[in-house]
Amino acid sequence: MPLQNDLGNVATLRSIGESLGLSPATVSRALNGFPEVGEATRLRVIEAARQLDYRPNQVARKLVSGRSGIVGLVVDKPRSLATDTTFFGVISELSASLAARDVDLVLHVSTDMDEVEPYRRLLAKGTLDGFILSGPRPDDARISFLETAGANFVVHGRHAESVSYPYFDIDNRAVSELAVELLCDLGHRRIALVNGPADLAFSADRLHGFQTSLQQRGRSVPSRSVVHGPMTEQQGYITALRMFNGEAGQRPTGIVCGSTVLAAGVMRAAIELGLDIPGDVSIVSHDDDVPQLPAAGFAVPLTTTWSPLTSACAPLVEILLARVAGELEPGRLQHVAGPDLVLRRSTGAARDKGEWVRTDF
Amino acid sequence: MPLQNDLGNVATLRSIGESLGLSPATVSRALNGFPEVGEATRLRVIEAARQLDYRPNQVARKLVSGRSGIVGLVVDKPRSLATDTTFFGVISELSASLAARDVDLVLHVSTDMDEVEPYRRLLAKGTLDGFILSGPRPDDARISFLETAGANFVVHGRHAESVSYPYFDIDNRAVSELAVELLCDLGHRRIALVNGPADLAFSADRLHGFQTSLQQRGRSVPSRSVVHGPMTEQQGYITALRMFNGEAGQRPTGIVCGSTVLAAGVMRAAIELGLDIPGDVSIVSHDDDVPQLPAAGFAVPLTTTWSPLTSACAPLVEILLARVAGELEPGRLQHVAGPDLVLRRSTGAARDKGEWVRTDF
DNA sequence: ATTCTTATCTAAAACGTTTTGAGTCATTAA
DNA sequence: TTAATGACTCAAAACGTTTTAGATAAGAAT
Repeated sequence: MPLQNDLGNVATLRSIGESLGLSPATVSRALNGFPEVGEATRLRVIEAARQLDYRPNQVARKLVSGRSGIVGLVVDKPRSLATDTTFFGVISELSASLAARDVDLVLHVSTDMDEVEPYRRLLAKGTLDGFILSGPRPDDARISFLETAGANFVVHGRHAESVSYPYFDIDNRAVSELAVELLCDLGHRRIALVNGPADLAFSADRLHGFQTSLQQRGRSVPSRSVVHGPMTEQQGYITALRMFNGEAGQRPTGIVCGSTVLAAGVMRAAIELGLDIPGDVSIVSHDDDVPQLPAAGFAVPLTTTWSPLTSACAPLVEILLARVAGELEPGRLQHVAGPDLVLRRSTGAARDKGEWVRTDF
Repeated sequence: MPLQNDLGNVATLRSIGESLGLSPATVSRALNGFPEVGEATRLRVIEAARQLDYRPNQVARKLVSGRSGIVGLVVDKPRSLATDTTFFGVISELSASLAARDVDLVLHVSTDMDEVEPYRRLLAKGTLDGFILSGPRPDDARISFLETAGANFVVHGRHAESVSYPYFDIDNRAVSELAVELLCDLGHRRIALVNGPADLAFSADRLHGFQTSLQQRGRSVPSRSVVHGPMTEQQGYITALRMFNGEAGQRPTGIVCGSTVLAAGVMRAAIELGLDIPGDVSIVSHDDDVPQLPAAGFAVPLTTTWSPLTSACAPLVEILLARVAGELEPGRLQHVAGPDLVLRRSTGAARDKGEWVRTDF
């Protein structure tokens, strides 16, 4: 017994057809803009559909056409708690982009240790058109599962330089390069990187860009000048404390941060130690635009490389839906966005222009 | 052309039936526990299904049975940004409770001015089994829409004392009563309420409980002793500042807060003004258990009425799914949970036991 | 007159499940 | 022996859509 809302029977293709003396097939084609239907009847059909407030039953449609108008997003609870700050903004933007195309979002929060299981489950249920993934890691089990399963998905980020799946990414090497170039131009020679988790692909890219552009400017990159860790204020704070704790010639004069949350901790440490920003230390951070922590609102307004996380949502949706619709040119489904540089007051000319005194930590 | 995952064909009722020499109908009944199927064949079927990793196609199921195994949650973006702190926890708990019963959650973040439109859209698509609502208001348009549309839904909270729809609520009057009783027992006579938004049903209940239990103890409730507003730290702070700003006999010695976020602001104000807690002012707050703001971690650990928001998720899911499954006894689908009282150090005996000096603000 | 187009439409199959109505077969009651 | 019961199973319909493979009719070309 269907517990549906069957007050005032729902219009179907058949009911419209009957009221017009047409077959369901013709009605379907008329509404979906197929060319084999006469203009006169098409207009009649459209008018009747409007009158009866016809809405195609998505379930029936999915059963035959394979498209449900629902996509899935699985977030990892332990991992996401750390990045909770951006979560709501991203979800909300994603939801808006999808709703604009009448697609819905199934959200699953996973506490599972097996990160693939949720995808397996959702895929097997057969209700979804595709998935949106984020935070890919090198050698990501979710991606290889979805690939071999032949599922549609789009990734926010890439887990390697050259991949075969559709993605939207920012140019993370360019992010580092932009920051490093700026600090080098300002005369800095001891530049450190407070990076994100080592196992995430974007961290590796940031690191790579950091190293190569420093080497291009003839700087050495001692291993201690790069620290990986979770993207928390706490982590930024203790990392910066440790960095400032060395001998004078070992202290960085420029710090590149992976996110504004990290930068907040770094700045707190600097201020606590009585360091002048940007006199003693310049800070530049990447900014994903988390509303709770605007870079302009820092004690010393923060110079950033800028690319809002939320601005990735619309392209991601577009790419995924194109893939679902059968758009096959893979080249058109891979986009890389370049970051902007926003100059604020946390960066300035280097006062101490010495090289790293020891590079053999 | 279905763009499905058809590598290594997905098991269907037919394919299982063929491999066993049975009809799809028998397989279906065997798996769904119908009594008309022999125990021997049932075991054979179950084993085969396990081997082939059979998962029922939810779309096909929905088409005939009217159940899709997907429920919807619509959150209001502007409204939710304020309560962002609890959002992730609630979503995550909801998702876990649903997944345990193999049901998925469609999340829609609404920026629409018309709060009913998202429900209308989702309902018309015909893919959902029901909805979970939260934050009902007196005269809530969403509820009346879903009621007249005959949709399944469950509400976290109630928009009136006695309603006809399934809900899970906490006893918000008891919340206030518990807090007021405690403060009265400690000898307080000037007790204020820093309440949530005036247009939400639970705020009205808290207010009601606050007023009646104070009157029962023979206290007057001057209008100025109750303030409504958004549940933010800022709001708590400025409200408390205003309250402490009056003449001595107008200052409350006990403050009841609607949430720990409000309480954080109230405590900040008290500390800033050099007031002793609980000597000069006792603070008791309701605690929804937001992980970012544990009541025990306050500068002065906070006495609270305690009922975790997340603990509402499992009952809500249970109620909704019972309703979807056709459970008809409405009485069994309405639950009210009582709050606990957790005593910490923010409450103590009143030093100043005077009544409100003026009640005609 | 016959065949080919072209334009328009229909009938029927398909998607995978649940459910209805109808069996089949053995066992028991008459 | 026949009928009735009970235990089990199956064929077919149904859900509402899309899509394939015709069907029909009119006009044009042969």
